[in-house]
Amino acid sequence: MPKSPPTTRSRRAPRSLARKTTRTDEEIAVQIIAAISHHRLPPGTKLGEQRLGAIFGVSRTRVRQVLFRLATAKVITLSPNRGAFVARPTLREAREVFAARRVVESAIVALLVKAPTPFHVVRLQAHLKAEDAARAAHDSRGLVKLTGIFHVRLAEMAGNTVLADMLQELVARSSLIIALYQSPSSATCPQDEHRTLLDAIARGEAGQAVKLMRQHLDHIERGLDLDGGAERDIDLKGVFDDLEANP
Amino acid sequence: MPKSPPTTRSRRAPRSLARKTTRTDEEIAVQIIAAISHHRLPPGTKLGEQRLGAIFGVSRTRVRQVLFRLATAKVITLSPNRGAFVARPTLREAREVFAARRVVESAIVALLVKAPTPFHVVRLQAHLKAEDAARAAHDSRGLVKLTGIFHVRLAEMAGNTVLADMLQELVARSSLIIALYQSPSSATCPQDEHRTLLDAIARGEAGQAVKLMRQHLDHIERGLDLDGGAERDIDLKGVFDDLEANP
DNA sequence: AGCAATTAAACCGTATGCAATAACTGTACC
DNA sequence: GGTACAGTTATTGCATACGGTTTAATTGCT
Repeated sequence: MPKSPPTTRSRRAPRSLARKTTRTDEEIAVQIIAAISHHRLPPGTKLGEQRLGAIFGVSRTRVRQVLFRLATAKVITLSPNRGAFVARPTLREAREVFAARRVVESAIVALLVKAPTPFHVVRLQAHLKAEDAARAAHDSRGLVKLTGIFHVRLAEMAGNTVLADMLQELVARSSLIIALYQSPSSATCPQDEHRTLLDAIARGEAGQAVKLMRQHLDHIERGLDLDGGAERDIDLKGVFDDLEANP
Repeated sequence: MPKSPPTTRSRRAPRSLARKTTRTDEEIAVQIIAAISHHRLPPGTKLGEQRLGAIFGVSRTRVRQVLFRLATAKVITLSPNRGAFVARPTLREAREVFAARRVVESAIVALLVKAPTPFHVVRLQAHLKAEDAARAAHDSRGLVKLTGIFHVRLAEMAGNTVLADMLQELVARSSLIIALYQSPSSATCPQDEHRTLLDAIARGEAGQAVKLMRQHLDHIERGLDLDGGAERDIDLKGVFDDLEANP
């Protein structure tokens, strides 16, 4: 028998030293996703392997890996022999993503209400304060990020890792969709809906909580609008330089 | 503007010639998944890159790509610097996968009942005949495959690609779980549940159809049992030679 | 000048090679 | 007899190199 096959533990966290000089795949992926979610890389932008490799100081091999990952998450599109492009989700796809979110997040809320978890409620309330702070500071970039994280946190606390992973992917796609289709006036997540939702969960009102979550997602989806997009071409280097400056 | 960024069409189907000599990534992935689902590769089996490359007649690079793909689908586990191993889903993970399936497939059935689709019903009935044939021929390997496909077909017909993709992944994981935890006596999908479910869908009885789907998944999950597994080590070459003979 | 065909450059897909890490065998020691 | 340690082997991670395709630029023709 070949020694002992691994259980679930991973051998060690590879985050000891060697930072800033050699980035890990995860970091590269996060930076690209952030640039996409923040409108810096509009849909359709070409993501050349060689160029990205030069930017991040790694070889095409590594870039290729993260591009594959992003493609499976539907954040970019791979065209054979042509390369990677920032995904251009159709309106239909947008509707489907939100429909899927309604399905998954309804279930998540239902699970969360069943399991009484006062500690989780406290953590979520702290998160809401962070959202308020971002809103007060007019940090719309940070706010978008935080509102997405709120939904992911709910999922993590529901006690089903499979559903949580699925939702994380859906939230990432939603970010891209919102960046594409948001009507300029509408805010990202309506003012107090997270708070009322959390209250319903804390009070253990299952039906009400699920209903609020559905309404919340409906509101987000209704805030979308269809338009063409800029279509100008992008200076990749500048995009990620900016990102270096503003963490 | 850099020419025109791609819409949704892919440039061409790369399945023209050059078969049997050079396998495509998809084919390699399918063969490995099949070998795992069919008990030929027990959980914990080491999947060496070089060895697989030699077996399929491709280089490590390609093998590496498909191993990454299988890892994102949670069919194998990647341990840094140690390699790829057939996933060893825990009992908890198994429960979570089936819970997720109940969530997703309930929604799928509800969608399917809403949209009246007589053509789809005909196709599904044809599929059920294929299942019956496999059952009659005691082709349990083919039957497992077909019963999985039935669920995927339902998802595809519901009109939500996002949900359908999610379910496809869940079904693949279920196959591995069933292979691991099935109690030797229990059949894979109870005799006529697919048919009664399809009848309810065809008659447009939404509540009944959803209920039947939930029960069906419960039955599958209840057919599972916890045991250690064989733990013997495996002759990879022989495994895939067999697979060559029995397509 | 406009358009088509041709040629050149850039890029993706894949294979190969090298360095780093982990597993294995053999040996010494308790 | 079992355990700890060191050398050896095998394998992964990554960068580089090469062939084929796509994209663009250039040239020639209408």
